[in-house]
Amino acid sequence: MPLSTESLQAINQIAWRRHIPKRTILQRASEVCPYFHFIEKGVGRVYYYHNEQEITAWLGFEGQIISAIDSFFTGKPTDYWIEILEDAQICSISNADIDWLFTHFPETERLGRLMITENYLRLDERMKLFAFHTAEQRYEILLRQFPDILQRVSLRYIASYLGITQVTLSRIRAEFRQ
Amino acid sequence: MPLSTESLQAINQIAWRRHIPKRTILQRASEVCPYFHFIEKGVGRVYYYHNEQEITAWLGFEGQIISAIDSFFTGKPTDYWIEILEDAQICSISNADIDWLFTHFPETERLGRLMITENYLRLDERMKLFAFHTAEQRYEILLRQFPDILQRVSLRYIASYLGITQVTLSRIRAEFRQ
DNA sequence: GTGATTATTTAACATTTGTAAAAGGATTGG
DNA sequence: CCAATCCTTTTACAAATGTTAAATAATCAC
Repeated sequence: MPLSTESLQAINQIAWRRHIPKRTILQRASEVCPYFHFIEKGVGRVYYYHNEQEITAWLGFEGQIISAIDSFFTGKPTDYWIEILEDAQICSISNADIDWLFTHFPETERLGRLMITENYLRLDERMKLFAFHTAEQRYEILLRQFPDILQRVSLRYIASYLGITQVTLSRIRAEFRQ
Repeated sequence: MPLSTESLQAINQIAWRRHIPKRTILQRASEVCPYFHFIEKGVGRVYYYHNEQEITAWLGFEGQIISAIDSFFTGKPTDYWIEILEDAQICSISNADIDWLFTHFPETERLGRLMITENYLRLDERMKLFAFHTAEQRYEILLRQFPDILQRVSLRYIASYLGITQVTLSRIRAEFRQ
């Protein structure tokens, strides 16, 4: 989406680009998440705790946004943790700066709406995936969507992202090898 | 969220309010959905077909939005059908009018963003529900969220919305009665 | 390199959920 | 009111997935 020079300059001023080593915790649960993060390079995962177990809610790759999106929009403390899995290049913009940007450059508000919409549609897809596909089908689809995911994300996170146990994922993979 | 008089007038001009009898199909799959619908009264369900089976993807009650949201935002034909389950009062706004509204009244673009955000968060909740709750827990949570749902929506739609078969729902309900 | 730690697979068994078919119940149109 | 239809429950059995524990395999810190 094309933006005016003024808007682009404004974005450049408020964006915060930096290198982040792997295993960094970008966001802790029970804190407010004042940023959304755009992944220029690397992989991150969003997870939460359910019965003392880590559940991976989201995996973010290059070109995608990763954020504790519940908190980012509501201003309440998040349930989510964010961890960087691979050395990454991240570009972050704070909530306050976003508000300022949207107010002063209305065309960017539209961009914001489009970005949320895109995320919404991906979540909608994910929802459909869960409602009526078997664990095996979900695994196949994930591999097609992110062919290099096996090299980049450990299997227990993948299992969790697929909503299954690691044992079930192992069984599915054993099937695959034959 | 407060809006200026001008924005409110504009919304009143483009909004289309009407009464819709139950069993009306509000939206057919493979057509573009040029509207989003705000439910003032009544219940609607959004569904799609998967292996010749109807899958209920969403239930909308008073005060909520119901729409083939994939199509509304992408402009492509939708996968979803929308059916009104109870005599309803619906307020609809077309895509074209929304664009016009957002362009001429920037503050409404923000409202639009907030509405998508709210939907996004509800979908996020629903996703968590599916990833790590049993069918029984999902049923309990749904009843707490919409206490009168049993009087208003038939069990096969509820089962489908919960991502389970009607048989499983029956079993869960039989457990409950003891 | 080596021992310790972490990740993945395998096995045996339990539980949940699905499938198909039949039997009751409720609702609807004439 | 009755027959037809649709909705819900029940039953018996099959398939998918979870749980726990142990066995390998891979990785990490020293």
